[in-house]
Amino acid sequence: MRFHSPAIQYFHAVRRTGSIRAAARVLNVASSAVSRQILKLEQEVGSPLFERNARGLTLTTVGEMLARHVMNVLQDLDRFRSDVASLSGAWHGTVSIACIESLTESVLPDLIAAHRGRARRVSFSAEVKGSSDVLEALSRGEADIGIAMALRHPPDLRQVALKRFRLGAVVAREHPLARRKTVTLAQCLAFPVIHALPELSIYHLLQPLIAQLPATPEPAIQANSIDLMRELAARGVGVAFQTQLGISRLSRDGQLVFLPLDNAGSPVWSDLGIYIRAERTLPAYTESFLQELVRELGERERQENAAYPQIA
Amino acid sequence: MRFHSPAIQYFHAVRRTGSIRAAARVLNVASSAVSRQILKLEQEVGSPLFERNARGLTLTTVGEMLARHVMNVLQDLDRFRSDVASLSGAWHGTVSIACIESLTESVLPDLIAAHRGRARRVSFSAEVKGSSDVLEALSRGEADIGIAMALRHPPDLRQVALKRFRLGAVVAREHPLARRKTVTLAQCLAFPVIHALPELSIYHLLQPLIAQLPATPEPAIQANSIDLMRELAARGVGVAFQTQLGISRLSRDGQLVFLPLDNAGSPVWSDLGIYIRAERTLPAYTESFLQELVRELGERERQENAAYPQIA
DNA sequence: CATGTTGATGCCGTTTCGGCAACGGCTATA
DNA sequence: TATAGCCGTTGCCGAAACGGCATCAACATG
Repeated sequence: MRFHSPAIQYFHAVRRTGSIRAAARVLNVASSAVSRQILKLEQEVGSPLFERNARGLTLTTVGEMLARHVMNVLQDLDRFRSDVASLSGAWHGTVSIACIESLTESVLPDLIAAHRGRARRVSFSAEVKGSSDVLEALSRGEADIGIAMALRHPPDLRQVALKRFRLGAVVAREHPLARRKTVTLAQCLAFPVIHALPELSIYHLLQPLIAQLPATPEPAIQANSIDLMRELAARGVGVAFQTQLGISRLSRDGQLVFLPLDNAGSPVWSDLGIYIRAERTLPAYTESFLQELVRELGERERQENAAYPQIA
Repeated sequence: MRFHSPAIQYFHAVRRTGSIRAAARVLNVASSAVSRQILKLEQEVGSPLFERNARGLTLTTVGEMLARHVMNVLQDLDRFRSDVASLSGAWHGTVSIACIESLTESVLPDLIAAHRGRARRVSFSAEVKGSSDVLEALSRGEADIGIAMALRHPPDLRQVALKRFRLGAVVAREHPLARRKTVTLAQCLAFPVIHALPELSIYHLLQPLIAQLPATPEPAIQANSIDLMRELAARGVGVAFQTQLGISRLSRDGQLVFLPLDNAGSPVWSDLGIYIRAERTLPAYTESFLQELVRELGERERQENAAYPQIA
């Protein structure tokens, strides 16, 4: 099932590894073979594909164009393979997911477990990254499905779905705020607060709102891990901010309380986008999981909006 | 610029020509070479790609899957080529169009002429077919852009735009009906009528309406050419039916009069769809023409709706 | 039954590919 | 400043893939 010229595969490996010798190691061939294929490609395209730096190779503009084409070819080859396989009843392959941390607590593990229960032969590969890294991994063909904050996405990605979740304060059961139904940011800032570092997108959601308030005297903790922030909140260290997605288990246990933020009478939304490469048709098993993911996130969005109706 | 294994090209040629020897002639190679590449492909896929009939080859199910992949690869290769070319300022390539007859009188020639004026190096290839043949040619990768009646399209095609045009009666200036603003079908059937044969989609638009009327005593002419029907109407032979798209020049000259059909108080619509293969990214020059086409058809739709407002 | 066309196969020269070893260029480190 | 390590490239050579030619059996057509 290797009916594409080695040049394509070699080019792809070189692009990923950033060096001919490294690509040769991955491909289990001599580096000279790789070098020659790249040179041949460049001759046929009529333009250099890489810039040779002392430390390795970097794509030129034409190289990036070819990379796009090669990615399309190899991903579509993958789909073809899975199509043929599913014809003989065998559903196997790997769904590769890049997502932000909010999903790791319950959404993703639940979904993967459920899907594995139905389709045992489908493997998963999940990588947790920042929102922009998720999009980049998708663009570079390192993941099939991306879940990230819905910022502006590059044109080579397609937003399959957009779900909005309420951003809220997360406090321990014993916290003074825990009795309220909703809170304002000002009310939270009266207590010790666990802030997100700029690498988390929550930071960029809250920062403009915080900037409008008078300076906060309360000592604050800063962290770059949703997980850590949640656990800190559970120990009563302070007030953390995130969507309800990340605390569903602990809030079910009653240890944590989720209080939707009230920003001058309106909710603070955190938009979650599901992305795939635009120029691509997904293998059947990936498409299947994608649809479950969209459905599940839609379901959570619906549940949450039912639980916390308009502030008014 | 031939960095894909010969097997792919050979397979593609065999699929198009339906025979190994014919493909070999097209490719300027020995038929044995083609045969061997096909056999090798089948061995690597692990399943026959063609059924060997005495008269040539037909795709199997797996073969059709591979055909889809190969089409994606080759069309994307085309796009890559044009991307590289446009980098050095050279815009050239061929836009291949499959469309129904209604467009040939003014829309398509106007557009192509205008586009050629701006981009001299872009060639065009236009083929006039029936609506379903247009979609099929598109599916088979024999055309880049398809314009057809908007029936249900196969899932491998994407409807880029949908424009509605009023179906109307077309009569010569001297025809008794020519003074009216609109006509009903019953009024038309009082005169000799030029009917479309079932191979034209107008037939399928009008037939259900005609069936509701009492039998028509008037002798009728049947034809399968929009062009012919129009010319017959211009000679006063009878009443023809089509959209205004096909008669814009003659109606500008005042020789023909277009009378929107009034079907129990509501217009009769003819929906025109613009299609491309779904799994595809168009070359820049094709994309550019496509956008002009969509814009132009939208413009005509707008003009027409302004000229003939609701019947009411 | 004769004829023409189809795809497949054996043989063989040509082309392409890959592995090995070596070279020059560069960086980092001692 | 010398050295070690990594980089991409190139010459050489055996192995594999490819293509052309002639031929075969199978089938359709007349």
